[in-house]
Amino acid sequence: MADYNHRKIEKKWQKIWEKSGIYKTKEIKSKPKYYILDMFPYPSGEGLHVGHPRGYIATDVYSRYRRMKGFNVLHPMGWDAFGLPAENYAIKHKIHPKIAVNKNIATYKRQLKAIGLDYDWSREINTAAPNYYKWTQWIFLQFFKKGLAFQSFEPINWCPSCKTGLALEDLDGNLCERCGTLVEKKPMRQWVLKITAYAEKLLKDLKLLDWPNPIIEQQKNWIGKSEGAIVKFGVRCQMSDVKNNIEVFTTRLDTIFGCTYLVIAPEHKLVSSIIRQLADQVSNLKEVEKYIQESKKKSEIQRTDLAKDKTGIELKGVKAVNPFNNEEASVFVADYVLGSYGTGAVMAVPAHDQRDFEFAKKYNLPIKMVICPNYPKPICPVLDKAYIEDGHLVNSGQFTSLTSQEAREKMADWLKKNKIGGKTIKYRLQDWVFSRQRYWGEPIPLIHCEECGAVAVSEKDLPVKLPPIKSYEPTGTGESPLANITKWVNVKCPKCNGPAKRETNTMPQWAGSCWYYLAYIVKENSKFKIPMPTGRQENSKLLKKWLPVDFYVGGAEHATRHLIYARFWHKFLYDIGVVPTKEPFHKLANQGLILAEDARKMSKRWGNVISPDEIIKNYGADTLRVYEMFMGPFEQAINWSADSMVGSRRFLERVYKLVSSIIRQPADQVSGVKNSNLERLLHQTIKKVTEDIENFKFNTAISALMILLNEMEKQSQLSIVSCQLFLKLLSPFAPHLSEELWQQLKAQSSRQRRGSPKAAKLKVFKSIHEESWPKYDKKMIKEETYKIPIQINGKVRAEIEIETDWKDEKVKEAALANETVKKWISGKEIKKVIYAKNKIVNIVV
RNA sequence: GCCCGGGUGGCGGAAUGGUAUACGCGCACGACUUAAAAUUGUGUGGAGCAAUCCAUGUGGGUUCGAGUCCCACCCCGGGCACCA
Repeated sequence: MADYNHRKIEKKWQKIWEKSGIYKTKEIKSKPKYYILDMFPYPSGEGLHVGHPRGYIATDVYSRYRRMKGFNVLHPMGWDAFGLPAENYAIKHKIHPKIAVNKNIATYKRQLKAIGLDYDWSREINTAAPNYYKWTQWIFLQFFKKGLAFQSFEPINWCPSCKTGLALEDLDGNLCERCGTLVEKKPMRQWVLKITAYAEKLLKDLKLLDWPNPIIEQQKNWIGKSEGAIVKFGVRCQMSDVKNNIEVFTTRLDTIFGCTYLVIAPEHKLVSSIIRQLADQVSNLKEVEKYIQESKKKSEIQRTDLAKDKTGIELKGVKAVNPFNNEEASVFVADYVLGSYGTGAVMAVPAHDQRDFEFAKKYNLPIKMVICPNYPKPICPVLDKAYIEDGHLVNSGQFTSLTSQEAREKMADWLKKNKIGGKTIKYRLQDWVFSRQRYWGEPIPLIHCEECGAVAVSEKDLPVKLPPIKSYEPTGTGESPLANITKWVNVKCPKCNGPAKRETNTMPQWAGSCWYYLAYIVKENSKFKIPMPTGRQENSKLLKKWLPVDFYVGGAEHATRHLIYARFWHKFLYDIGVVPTKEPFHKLANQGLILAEDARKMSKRWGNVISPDEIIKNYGADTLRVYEMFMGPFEQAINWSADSMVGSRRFLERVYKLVSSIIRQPADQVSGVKNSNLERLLHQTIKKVTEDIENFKFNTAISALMILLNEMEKQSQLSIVSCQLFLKLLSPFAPHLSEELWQQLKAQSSRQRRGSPKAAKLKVFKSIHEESWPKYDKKMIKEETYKIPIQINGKVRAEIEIETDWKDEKVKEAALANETVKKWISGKEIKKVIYAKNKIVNIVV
């Protein structure tokens, strides 16, 4: 018998599938849609390793299953081609990024095709293609027009190695997420997207999503909503009253009577403004300025190190006035307060905040308790740490005796009435620093005019194409390399026709991935036949038809980057009427990492990378697919194991051998053999595999197929129908092998029906992947007899066989009549007999 | 510190509160072979001759019955973190 020749089979069917276009997205009216999407890759680096396709194989299995279930399936793939990884690769290898990226794309595509993935390649997109980024720019202009893209000069995080500004999301602690370099604060001109305007919606609408809990939690944390109050403290000096206010944000307004000093972040504008205005009143001005200089030099790590002593310096001569009791509080500048959060200034309540407590101890500041833990008993005045719980207010004027919760409400009302503050909500989320001083990104489509300021490029002039350039390496000056191309930079103002310059910053790598799932929908063949500025009818019709993405699969590392950004853009597009849904991705699953055999991440650095190419060559794409789905739970990280993989190969070889033996048998020997046990198992397996695929539990689905195969191998005779059902169940996992055997079986059964009129029809190619998914028969699944265990006092002692229709009493009688059971219960009193239907009997003695 | 996950054989793992260890890998022994590989059959949590006992990170609890539910703790992975 010929061996299972995976190379021949896989090549053959990949060719036929491509030629017959079975994976092209169909739009059959009677069928419901299903949009399943992978997070598209950056085509950088050295091609795929075996870890990358885990998610792709899963969506492939799922999309094949859905297609067989009768859905119009949209399952596209594309390339996130702009951005730092691609550009750094290009610089390292001294090739133009465009050439490098295209080369990498070709490699990726070849590798993905070799796995036999069912993508509709007619919808392939590339974020670095002008006809694509035209619409990325168009969306940016809509942000700009709505005032949600704005210019800012605040200090931002700057990576000295990547030579560009970064967003908060691009950091890993205080390191550049990309290259691991310590980032610096650098004041520079930048474009910012006002994602904070969507903070509340991004938070609230999480409940519309069917996403894994950890991702939801991470997003909640990232947005970091806290409800509190703003309080304006007056500023008073020795010489005179000043009109200045210090605004603080607090979540513990109830503790305000315990406020004994205020703290302002050193980088806060307020500090410089106070120093400027009150220079002659601050007696220790020089020391204050020195402290500010020093804290600027400190890295964020040094500043935010919890173990470190808190430092600060008093603004001597300046006092803040607590509006609730008119008491004076000292004012400190200290770097344990962050300029980027809240108002950049806090009221310090050492008795009820651990940080303030430590600071107060160090600088000998008064500690005043105003929350009583055991009201109405008197408070114990000696604290060894801050009392941070809620309680009842004491020493708090008219608010004394209220609970913390009541006090927060009433005090906020009082603030509002007196117009010195009130309730407010702050978010940890910061606006998205959206400009990069790099070459390989979408040019920001704006023009700077001396007269008119920043002006949008006219939509009809989009795309603003990235110009060819000699040196695409970053300049490090804070300008992108585009700034050197005077010919490209100097333009006329679209508004006044006067001399103007193009914006030379480019967009961050996340821009293109913010709307790519829309691009697949509106793209047909090699062009965007229907252009994006929606509102055009055909377009919104399509978006309405396919949105939202029903199922999105990708890495969990995108939780607070891509997945926040894309939701933000989608919500904005929803608000301006482009998309019909509030959320882009309904259901989400995250694949676990595949680690190398040494339990480290696969990396060229460790020399432990395994390429899918060699696996496919030596074992076959189907083996790779089955192994990756079988190796463990989909969402769990797992080590690659070459030893374990052979099990998947053996399984497929046994399938090949078994079905081939049926095919070779004379037709009359293989049909019509009935075996109720096998049929029952077959239907049970249909149920199990169907449910497991639905739940992304591929490992147990494959194990069920193995159990079925084990049983089928034991049969002396097998029906073609059984084999066909088995192949259908296997086909999403091992599409090539299933197709090969399916077509051979079909030819075999057509030989059986030779002469019948149906035979002619069979000549038309129909792939197993276009067949319908098997249904199970509930009646067939039911067992007629069960073996159930008998427990005595919760320990299994015997087993009896019962029939399904036995009454409870009969089962109990049978259990008690069992010889082994008799032995165990003899001489003991039977207190209770519990029977769980068709499961277990427990006798309590 | 806070918020998520997770701890089950030699290994990857399975198990709607109901026979813990399915399925696969590995291992042992047998068959085939001159031999080996491949294939194939049987066995395989631990202790014990056995009856039986002990095992799902640890300790308690609920229950006729707990890997699964509750409480406390330990360890591993991930996220956030001087966020006021």
